[in-house]
Amino acid sequence: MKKPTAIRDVALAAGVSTATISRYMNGKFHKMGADTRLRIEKTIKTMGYLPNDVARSLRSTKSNTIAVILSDILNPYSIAILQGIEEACADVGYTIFVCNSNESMAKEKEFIEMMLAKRVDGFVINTTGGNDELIAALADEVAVVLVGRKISLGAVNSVAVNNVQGVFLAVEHLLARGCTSLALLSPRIDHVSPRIDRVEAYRALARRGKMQGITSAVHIIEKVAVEPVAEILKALIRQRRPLDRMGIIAANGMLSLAVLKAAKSLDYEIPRDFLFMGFDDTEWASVANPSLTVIAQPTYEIGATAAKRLLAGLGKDAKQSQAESLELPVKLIMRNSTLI
Amino acid sequence: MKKPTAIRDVALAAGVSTATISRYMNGKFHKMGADTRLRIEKTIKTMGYLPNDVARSLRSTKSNTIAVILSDILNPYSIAILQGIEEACADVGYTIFVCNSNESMAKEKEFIEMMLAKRVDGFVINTTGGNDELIAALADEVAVVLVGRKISLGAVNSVAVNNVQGVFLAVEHLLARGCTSLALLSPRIDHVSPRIDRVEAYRALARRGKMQGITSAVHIIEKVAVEPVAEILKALIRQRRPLDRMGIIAANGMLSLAVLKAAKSLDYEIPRDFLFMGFDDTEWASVANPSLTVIAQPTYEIGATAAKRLLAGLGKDAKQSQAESLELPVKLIMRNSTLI
DNA sequence: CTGAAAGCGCTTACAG
DNA sequence: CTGAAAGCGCTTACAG
Repeated sequence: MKKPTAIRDVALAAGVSTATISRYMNGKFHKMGADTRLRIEKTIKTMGYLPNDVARSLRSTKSNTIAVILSDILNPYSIAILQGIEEACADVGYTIFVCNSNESMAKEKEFIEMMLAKRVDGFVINTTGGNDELIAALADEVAVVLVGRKISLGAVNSVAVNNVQGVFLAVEHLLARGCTSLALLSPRIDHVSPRIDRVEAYRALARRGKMQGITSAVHIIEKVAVEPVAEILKALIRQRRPLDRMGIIAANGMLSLAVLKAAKSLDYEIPRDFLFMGFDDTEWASVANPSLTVIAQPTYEIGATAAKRLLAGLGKDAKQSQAESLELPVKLIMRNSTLI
Repeated sequence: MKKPTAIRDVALAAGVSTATISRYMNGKFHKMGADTRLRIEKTIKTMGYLPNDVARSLRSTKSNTIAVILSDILNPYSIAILQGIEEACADVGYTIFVCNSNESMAKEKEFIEMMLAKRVDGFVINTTGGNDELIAALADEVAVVLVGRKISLGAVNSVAVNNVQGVFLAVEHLLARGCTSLALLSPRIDHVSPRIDRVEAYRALARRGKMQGITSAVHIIEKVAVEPVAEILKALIRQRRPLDRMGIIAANGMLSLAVLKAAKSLDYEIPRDFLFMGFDDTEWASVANPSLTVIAQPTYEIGATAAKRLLAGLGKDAKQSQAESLELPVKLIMRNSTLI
């Protein structure tokens, strides 16, 4: 843990000023003596000099660092987004701080402040949905891109998914498979925008002509776990009319998994007892029993796109550039859970 | 993007010196006038002062930051470890940089240097296995804890898993299920320590009394994907003796998934055609078709334990404290893939 | 109980 | 082509 060699040490050893070393380190060779340049190169190599980024950041007010604040690091959906962000950042020499608010708005706020204190160059946030004002204000001061979840006020950049399209594809598919009774299962809405969007899109569809004569319901699952989901399933099965073919949609990946487990625990067979599909093409969807029909979201793309936008905007003044709200398309992947 | 308020602004506004503000920010209230203290508190609140951690780090040569270098961020195993690290760090106010070397030793080296330049307080590394010398040297300079994978030289802290026990449990289980023919499938060894350990443990077992009369093989999969795995499966099935009951073990989670998919593509039925089990209790193992018997590794624990050790060691001189090599126990979770 | 001053390791006008 | 010097925003002995 001895003190690392600093620019002054190198300057002394090479017989030049620290300014010259600094210029060398920053690639400003244009008007530099070839001899000094070579001498510096050697000195740096032999001394193993590694510039102190902390000092650099302090001087330049630029840290080449991005804060990523996830609302649930346990969710494969968040992780896929993270992967996209990581790769896009690494490609251009940016490093990411990863924080997990764990769906707590208080933690999210703390992390935002911590990251602000660390003087990150920008934020990518998958928000809990509980800090809209804070985030809107944040976006006035520093570059921010929201991923997956938007906020309801202010104009903040976001990259998300077309949820109306997703719900439309799901409903259309289940109707095409002959369903006469439909149910959408969603986790607690809280203030999470995609949940709001999906439920609203579903209800809008239910009011339309296509769903005439179809029994339709929305169930909000307070706690995503096997037991509560099993209760809902039992009720749904019980309420079924004699000749109904029932179709169930789970509004996210964690919930899909819970439905599969609950069905198994109740000895319901999918798709015999009900057709089933979910959102998110998680890793297990294709090997599940039965394999799961899903609305696939381009999660990696969401992250990569968001990071690229953030990085591209870093040069400019935050307020100059208009905030953009990007919606990526989803697609339906059909598997055995709706094959009957 | 206006300049944030600095300590001097606060000092001026509160009518004290920057030293006093600094003391306040660092909680050194012991001999501070209650009046000044209150005045400072108000000034800070109204001005919204947030100390610049970059400057703090420069002065204190302490960044409250940890580098996490993963060899494969796409692997759920790595992610589970990451979760453990994140939580342990967040608990004590540390923030993590996340890097993905993507199994490239060159990238791993670059990241180590980048993180060193950022003056992180410590490293948690899931190494590619190709930078043993570099990492051994690194550990002489700064706090390092290896996770999952060890290096072969030098004394570097590590938290991993008892692979001998894991292989033993797997083999014992398959023998108990009546297998008369066993095969271990492993990804390319490269220099990855758990792969070496598992293959060696398996071979050691094969030489012992218990496996007398049992056909036994090790197959190294050059590229983990469905097709190459399918080829191996076909060969294995072909070679089976008439009354053999075959058991296959996959040495990691990604490979298990490939085996399941390959078996499906070949219309082999597990466990009818062969009993199958894997390492890593991934999220999908319990819902897979068939559900998968596994050797579960405490991945989250590996990460959390490593981070806690790292953090605990930060105060001390790196060389003072003896390097420790911790091996966490694994356990067998039985499911349908070996139930016959 | 508080302040003046030095210094952490860089970068960058400014001057030559 | 290169250097002397100021300054980024803090912290911390030292002095009082």
